[in-house]
Amino acid sequence: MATIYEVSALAGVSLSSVSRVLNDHEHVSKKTKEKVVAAMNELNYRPNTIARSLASNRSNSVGVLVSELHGPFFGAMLSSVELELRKAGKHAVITAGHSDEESEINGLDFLIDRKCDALILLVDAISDDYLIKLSKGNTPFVILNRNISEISDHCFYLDNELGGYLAAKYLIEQGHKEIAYISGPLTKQDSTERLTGHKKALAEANISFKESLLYEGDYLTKSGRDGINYLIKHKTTFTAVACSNDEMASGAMRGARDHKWLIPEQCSFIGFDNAFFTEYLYPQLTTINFPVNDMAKMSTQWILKNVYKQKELDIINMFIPELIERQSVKKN
Amino acid sequence: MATIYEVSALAGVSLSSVSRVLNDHEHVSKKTKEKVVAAMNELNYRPNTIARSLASNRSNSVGVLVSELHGPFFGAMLSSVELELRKAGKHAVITAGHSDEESEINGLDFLIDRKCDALILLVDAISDDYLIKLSKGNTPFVILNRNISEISDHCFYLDNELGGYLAAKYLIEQGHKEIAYISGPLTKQDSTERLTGHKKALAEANISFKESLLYEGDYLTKSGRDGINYLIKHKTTFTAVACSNDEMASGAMRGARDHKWLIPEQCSFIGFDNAFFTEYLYPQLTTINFPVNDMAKMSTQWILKNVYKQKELDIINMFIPELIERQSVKKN
DNA sequence: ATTCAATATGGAAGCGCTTCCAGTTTATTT
DNA sequence: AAATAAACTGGAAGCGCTTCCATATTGAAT
Repeated sequence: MATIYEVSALAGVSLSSVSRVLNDHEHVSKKTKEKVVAAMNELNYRPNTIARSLASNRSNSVGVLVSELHGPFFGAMLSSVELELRKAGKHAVITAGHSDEESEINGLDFLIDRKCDALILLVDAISDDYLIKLSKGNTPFVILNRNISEISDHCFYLDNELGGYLAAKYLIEQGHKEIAYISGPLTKQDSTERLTGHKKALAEANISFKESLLYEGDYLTKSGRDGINYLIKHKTTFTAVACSNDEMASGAMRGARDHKWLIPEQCSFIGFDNAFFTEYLYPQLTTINFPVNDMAKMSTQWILKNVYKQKELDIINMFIPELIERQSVKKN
Repeated sequence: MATIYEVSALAGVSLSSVSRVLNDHEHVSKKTKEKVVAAMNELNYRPNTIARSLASNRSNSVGVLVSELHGPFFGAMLSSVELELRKAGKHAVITAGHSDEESEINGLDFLIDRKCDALILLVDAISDDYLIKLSKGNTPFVILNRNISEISDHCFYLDNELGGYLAAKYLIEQGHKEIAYISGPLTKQDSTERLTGHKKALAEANISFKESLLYEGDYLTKSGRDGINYLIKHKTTFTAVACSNDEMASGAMRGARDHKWLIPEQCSFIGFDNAFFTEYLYPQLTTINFPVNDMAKMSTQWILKNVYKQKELDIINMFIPELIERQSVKKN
């Protein structure tokens, strides 16, 4: 593997000059540049990224840390973020945290140690305090799907409360009064916010919120099914169930069907996120849209602006959910 | 940020000694080791991974290149690979190739330039020749879901033909004779192999394969729906449809339902992969299991054995698909 | 022609670590 | 106690690049 040294020898110029053309510096004469480029081609030269990082303390790459690598929401977000970075000519270095504080911090250190120019974090186990402290460090970062007020300009998030509100309001407008709710883990910010929105809509319609109609799931498909079974076992009655994400809604529908319920005739369902598969469920799932791509795009714009000083762009931190009306809710 | 130099000064030993304890070398006295560790703790020392890579030409990380970051199959594989590596104390550096040859090669170079100790490749745009040439280079790698005979010991793949065969055979056993087939892109190895297996089962049962009942999809959900529409538009008749993956099966069911067909009463469906969501479709999808986790585990074992010389393990390159019987196929 | 600034180039130090070699100390054997 | 091997330690070069500083060259302005 040829080095910058061999290139300089072949081109008959100094190391510094080669380095300059490599980095697109100003103040390099056309002639030297041509000589160097020719030499590079002849030697099939490829710069050693590691050496560059060590000497310059930069890497031209952005670290992405996600709590999970799979699942419709994380998958879509990951994919979208990577695509946006790629468009901007930056490489994404992706790693996973598994929603475990130690692993997440470990992943964070890994990316920082690798001298990523910036980080994109989609994590939930690392504490607010830790992130606030991190913001005083040298590696700039943004946080997705989470709002920490002390550093909210680094955060990109959905108006979850509005989303929860919209879902419940729609069910109420369709004539439902007894509405069960399957939430995500109530230790997580987005879960509690969505539930708050739900309650707000009920209150506005003078419907009292019943604890007995609440089941705390974990955002995974299975817990939707568990939720339905729990509600049925406890002999609660309801005509609709709102779920804190689409996967649980899908699980809940499966659970309802195990009990021979007709959907939506006997029970309506509404999800959250508008994951790609919701359109392919039967019946097609009515849900709340989470503008994943917009958020991904905005977060990379923040980085291009603040880290790479590329463009002067307006940054929006909060995104607005919207109702997607399909066929899983019937008029009551 | 403290360096090895400061540690050596504080501990009163040489740079080399510090490096030795850092790398768990033999021949370091207990006393020196203790002094060094104490100094490291006091200074809150964190090794600079970049510098280590430059000096040693290693990185203690494994590069993972996938064509897509999302989707049930890629997501599951990615997640599983990462988990196995993590268990083995290796870090995964993940990047995406977007099924485009230039991007994939670009991603490959990125990982090689970053001195990954080994690579795990789940790509389909890079040519066999390129990979064969790559196998003569310095970075060891394995290839998932693809078999290149010249380097088949680096390859981990499913017996796709058997899978296709199993699916068709099951449909035939259930009394189906007119079976439509929605394939993946026929430029891809797995697609054609699955189709070959399908044809083989038909032939064994003396059922002739009709070109008119074949639709070439692209493995995405939408193309399953398109396939059904195409088949209906061309006035073909069939009582079952076999799909080359679960997403297309899900799309096909949706398409059938758009035409008010009852599933499985009027038409049976079978998928491929046994993606997590198939259990939550309605009706639950009968499909062929792809042992994603086993493959992921085996590929990291190959790396632990061949690159990190950790264990002496048996390596299996070909995996066996199995029928998962659920409710989307009825007796005819 | 002379001056001065702008532009272009080379030299050399240094980024933080690994690793080879040589030298020193300790333990083991006779 | 001497001889030998084994265990341990330090010095120094070097991984491939960037970047600061100093010097050389060019061109424009007087």
